[in-house]
Amino acid sequence: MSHVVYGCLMAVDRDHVLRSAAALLTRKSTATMDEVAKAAGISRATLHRHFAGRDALVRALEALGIAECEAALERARPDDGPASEAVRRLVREIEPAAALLAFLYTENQLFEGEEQNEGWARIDDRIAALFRRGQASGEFRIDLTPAWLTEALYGLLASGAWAITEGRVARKDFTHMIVELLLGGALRREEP
Amino acid sequence: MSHVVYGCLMAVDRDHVLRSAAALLTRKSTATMDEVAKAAGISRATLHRHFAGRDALVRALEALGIAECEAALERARPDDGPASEAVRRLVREIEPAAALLAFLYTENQLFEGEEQNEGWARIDDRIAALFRRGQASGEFRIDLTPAWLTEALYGLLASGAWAITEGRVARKDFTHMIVELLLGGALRREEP
DNA sequence: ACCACATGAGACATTGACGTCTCACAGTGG
DNA sequence: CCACTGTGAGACGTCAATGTCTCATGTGGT
Repeated sequence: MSHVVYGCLMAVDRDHVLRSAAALLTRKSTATMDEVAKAAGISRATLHRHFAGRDALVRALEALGIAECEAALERARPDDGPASEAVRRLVREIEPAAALLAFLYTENQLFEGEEQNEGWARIDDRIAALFRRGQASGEFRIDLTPAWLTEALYGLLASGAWAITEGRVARKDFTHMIVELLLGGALRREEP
Repeated sequence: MSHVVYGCLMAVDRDHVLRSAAALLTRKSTATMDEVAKAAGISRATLHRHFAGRDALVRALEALGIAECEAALERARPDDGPASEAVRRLVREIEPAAALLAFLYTENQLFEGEEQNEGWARIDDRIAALFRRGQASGEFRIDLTPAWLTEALYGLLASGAWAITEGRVARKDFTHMIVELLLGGALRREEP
């Protein structure tokens, strides 16, 4: 039985370590393994017992980010109702993971050559499909490609998360700012 | 006279080194000083004679980015005509520097604690003032703060530059994509 | 022809982070 | 009470990048 008990404790701790690592690396992307360990309240040795190395840690964070994205995508029901409302739900659901996303988004530029996790491709596809659905229904303009809208969504999520940590905008405005800019743009709409 | 000649050569070479360093670090932000030197066609020793160290190089790149931004801001005449046209001109003028901006934008997260170049504050102010002018004239909506619009512009520039290097969007669409999304948003406008 | 100076090549020490290892300690179950 | 296991602390060795140094070379100016 000890296997189960210890295994369970390991899992819990691993998740806790992952969360605090995400919280730290989000703020300081160059944090040392030492700092990551201290932030999690464990020793570097234990950290290495959970994650073979910094690379493995980042991969685990990537998996976490993908999982959170897919969970948010699930909750947002991107295929239900008007596409604009689906986008709004998606941004709202993905907000808690925005800082982690921002970290992974910049971190991906380092991998350049290497193959990137295929999980991102699936998420990209689902988000792009949402925009494509909005175009097909006539809600969204068609001169902005779904791929670009997806990319822009990532960029705005990252910018928003970073602007919040810098104190330049209020956290409570996160969803509104991103959704309104992404969908409505800066121009004042003429009242219909 | 030799001072002038050598000084001139130094300056020319320094600028050339700076440009190629920007081009390289834009693609691979973790490039070695060795790689930077090779990319510039000089030896590491000469690179160190131009820039005391990696830090100094990044600072110089930052200064270059600020200079290009201010030059673009100058050419865009942000105080002339409709604000939306000024934004369009600004994006068009700033496009060549977008990749460098993207590099510096992510690099700034590393400095976290340290003071950042006050040049960015000046540029931020001028761009925010442009958005504020658009709001005052009734062109832009007022529920998106100028600070957020400025931040979003940076984010979209970075996303656009990165999406282009990844081949996800065409370079010729850069200005259109960013301006149309930033100003008009993804929603289809009802014909006035 | 001579000299000054920038350059390239390479050796060298230093630094910081990483990964691995050992050992002592504490908590838990038998 | 004892065995087992996870943990913390720390001591290494490794490695890559950096910064500094010297020396030979070539080019341009006097």
